[in-house]
Amino acid sequence: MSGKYEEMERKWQKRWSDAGLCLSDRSDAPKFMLIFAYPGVTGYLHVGHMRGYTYADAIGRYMRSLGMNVLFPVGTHATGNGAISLAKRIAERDPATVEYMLDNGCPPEKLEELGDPMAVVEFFNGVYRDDYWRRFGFLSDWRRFTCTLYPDYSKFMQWQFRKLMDAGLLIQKPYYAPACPSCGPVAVDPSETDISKGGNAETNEYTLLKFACGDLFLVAATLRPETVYGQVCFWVNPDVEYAKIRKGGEVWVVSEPAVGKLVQQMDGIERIGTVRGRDLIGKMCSAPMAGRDIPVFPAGFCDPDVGTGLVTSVPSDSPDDIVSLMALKADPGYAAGFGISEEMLESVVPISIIKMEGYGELPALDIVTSMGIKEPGDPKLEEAKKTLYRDGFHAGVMKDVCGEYAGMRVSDAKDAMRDAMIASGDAEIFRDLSEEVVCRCGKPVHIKRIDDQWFINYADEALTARADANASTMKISPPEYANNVHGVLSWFRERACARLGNWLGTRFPFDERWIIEAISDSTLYPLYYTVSHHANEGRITPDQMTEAFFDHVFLGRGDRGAVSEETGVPAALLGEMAEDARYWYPLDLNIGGKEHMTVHFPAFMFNHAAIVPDRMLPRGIMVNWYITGKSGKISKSKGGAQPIPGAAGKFGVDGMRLYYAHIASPFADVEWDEDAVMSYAQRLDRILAFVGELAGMSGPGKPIDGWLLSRMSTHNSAARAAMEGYDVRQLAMAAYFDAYSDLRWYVRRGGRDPGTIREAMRTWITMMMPITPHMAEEMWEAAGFDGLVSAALLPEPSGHSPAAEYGESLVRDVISDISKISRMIGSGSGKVSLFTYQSWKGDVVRKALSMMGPEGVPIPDLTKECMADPEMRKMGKAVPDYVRAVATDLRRLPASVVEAKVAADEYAILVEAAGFIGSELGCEVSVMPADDPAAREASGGKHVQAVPGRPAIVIS
RNA sequence: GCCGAAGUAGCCAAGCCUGGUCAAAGGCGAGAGACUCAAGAUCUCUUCCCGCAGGGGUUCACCGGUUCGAAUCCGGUCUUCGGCACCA
Repeated sequence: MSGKYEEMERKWQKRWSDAGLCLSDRSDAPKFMLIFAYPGVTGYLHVGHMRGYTYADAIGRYMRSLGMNVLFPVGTHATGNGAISLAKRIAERDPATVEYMLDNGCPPEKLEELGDPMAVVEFFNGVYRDDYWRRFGFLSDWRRFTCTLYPDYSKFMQWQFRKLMDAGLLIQKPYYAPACPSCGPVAVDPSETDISKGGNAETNEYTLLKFACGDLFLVAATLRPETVYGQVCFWVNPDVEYAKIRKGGEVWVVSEPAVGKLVQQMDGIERIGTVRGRDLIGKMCSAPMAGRDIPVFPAGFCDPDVGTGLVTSVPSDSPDDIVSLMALKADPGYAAGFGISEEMLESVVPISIIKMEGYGELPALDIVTSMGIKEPGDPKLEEAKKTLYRDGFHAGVMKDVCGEYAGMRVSDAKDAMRDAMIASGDAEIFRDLSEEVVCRCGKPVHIKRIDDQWFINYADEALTARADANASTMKISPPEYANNVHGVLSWFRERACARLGNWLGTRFPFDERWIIEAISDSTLYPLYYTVSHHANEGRITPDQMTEAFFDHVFLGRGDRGAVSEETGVPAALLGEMAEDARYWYPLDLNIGGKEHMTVHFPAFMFNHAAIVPDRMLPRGIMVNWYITGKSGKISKSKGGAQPIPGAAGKFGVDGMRLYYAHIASPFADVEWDEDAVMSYAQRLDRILAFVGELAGMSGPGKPIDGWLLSRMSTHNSAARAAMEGYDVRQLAMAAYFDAYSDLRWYVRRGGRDPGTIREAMRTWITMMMPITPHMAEEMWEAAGFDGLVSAALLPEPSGHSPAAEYGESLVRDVISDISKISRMIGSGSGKVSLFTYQSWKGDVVRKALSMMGPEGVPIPDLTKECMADPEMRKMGKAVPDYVRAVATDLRRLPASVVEAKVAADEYAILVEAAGFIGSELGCEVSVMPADDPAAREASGGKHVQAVPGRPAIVIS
């Protein structure tokens, strides 16, 4: 099975290449430039990724068939530490990694070379380019391939950042980032590119509350600073040894793990000793803002790894606290062991502080009661906390006991109270990850303060306005995203754009310690593709790519001679490149997966808006959703569910391309389904065989020829209209389903005219070329056309004939009605007699059409008008009855549809088709005009049932 | 929580913006027939329910509204999914 298609595919790919279809150069023709957002090379891709890439190639090919000069460059993104860690794991012969590489088709001997990060990048560049994109028959200009780690690309990137600096969009300020102690800042996200554990962790912003206790401060971390008025006691884990640290002039008590986190975020912290948790219990401490002294109680749930390992207790609104307090009170003996008297224990009672809809005085008590939570450590506490917080945050209101915050909504009070406590020195901010995060290198990741972090200021108002205006003029699909993108642009704020640490990427031009971050270095790059081949082919070197060079080539600045002088690039070549950029830009279409909607696409728009002039602003964005696995996303990191070359061998590239194009709207996730892919592949085989049959046919011309040409013209127009909005699926529908089934009908109907067939096939095969180019070439050849269909133009729609299409639909309706009747009456398929409508009915319809106003047909007027005709008057009350029917029809159907019914010569159509209808149904068919007196006789009176578009049928 | 998207016949999936030709495309699956030594290949027909003359009935998450007319417009309810920022 494997390899069934491969040889054929390679043959055509070579022919395309030989014909120069992969060389996109400036010409006089209108241009179309498109890209897909290049992928990161952090491993093998899976079959799902080919979906969006296939849309791109199909759209590019379609634009070629309209005569456009198309540029469709590809590249890869390798910034980051993905390649570093993969190379490291390969070098260490990590078993899972080796298995992953081999399973995906990496030759075992190749592993030897992949201990070096750049070797890994180059290896995958080859895989992506050759095993994925070339293998799929993409007509890309391979000379222009680029990668974010190439030296010339870096020069471009540094130029981009200089332009951002010139525009005043680079700023520095402190930033809190997840960071590894040895690798520097890392990305914490579910794809776990940088980390080996904890991709779902979130950064929580805790408020550190300081409780004076003798000469110490017990420091609790809370996510709910608005509850301080409800503090009634303080929790310390008796079995934990806490650290004492000096902070400014104070001595703080926090857990040991918290010290390590705090030093990354605060200056001047010095660890000076320890204190046992149990030694603190039973003391009193002073609760901030609440202004009361509260006792320190023991609690096992205080986890030294969470926050500071010390917890303030608000039993009114914290399920944990209420449960622990009740447990403590239920066991006075335990408390006594810590020197806590029963009086002290009983003096601690919850204070109601927040009024919440659906809850009583003590919301926490209500929820633990209703959820049946009885003891500390119950796993349901997590959910209880979430529910309570959600219900209270928006709807809750602070009660009178909360001083100046009484009456405030919880959501407002939270920030106000936190800020007030920070201002008074009672509190500080502390950020911590919600779960354990481990770097790829094995070290724990924590939040680190970076004082001089560089940002791109996407919050800049002028920039946002410019990007927003551009977005309004762009062709963006789906339309939901076109609406949404404005919100995304205004929601975008400053974005960290460079990082420190062991990373592959471009050096930040204003400070070599920094490396430009992975999203920021891939926003303006389509512009670079317009000249990248000059660098790839050695006509210019990275050294020559100075600021003046790019300013001149891309922005038309500076004197050409002077730039040539400075860079050593010949003036003629500079001119070439400037022309290239001017010709190809703006980018017409950028296609990317839905994950780009809130990250890459807005950054792409912003950076263009910041740097290039209006005439170079991008024109289109298309978002595609995913192909998923049976259980969620097909995972790249979990090892390819289905290596792409293997799938291509099994189904054929075109079977897969058709699957992507047609299985569903691009704007919906689809589950990968091998049976469906196989069935598309078989459909292509079938179509190819059918093309062979068609090519060998000959026979006389018939009325059905006109019908076929009209249908093809209709499909051609429909496909063109759909592709205006890049709707590849509609194109597939028109070509592989609608046109195919019409051609089958044509043959079934006895059509054999070689001229008609050839004309139809020229359009048909060209319509298939964008989606299934290899098979289309096979068909093109089988049909006897010269040259390559990949280079052919889609014929203009012509030969559209509504009358021909109507006539054939009448025949099909009649066949359908006859077969339905015969099925109903069971057996009797003998003779079928058809009676066309009485001519006066046609007159009624024509009169109705002429009298139709905006309110429809005036029934009384029309009736009067008809009854004035002496011939019609003879028909009696059949006339007003029919007038009503016509009026109803005209309200439901467009006038043109009704008009077609009376314009057609039904009798002639049915007489011509009688033989065919008879052979289809296995019966004898006769046709009679209802006006014929003999027909009246023969129909037994049934002829009166006939109306335009629906002859009377009598089966005998 | 915030923002966004979606719920259509056995399954997948069009249609919804621009209300009527919608019992609702197409594919898959299933059934019948044809062709064949045969077939998982191909072709034809059927596939919500009822009906011995082309018909009728009840449907497009649920409830209500607008309209001569709603899968399509409006309001509400329930459910599912995605994004929420140094992952392209």
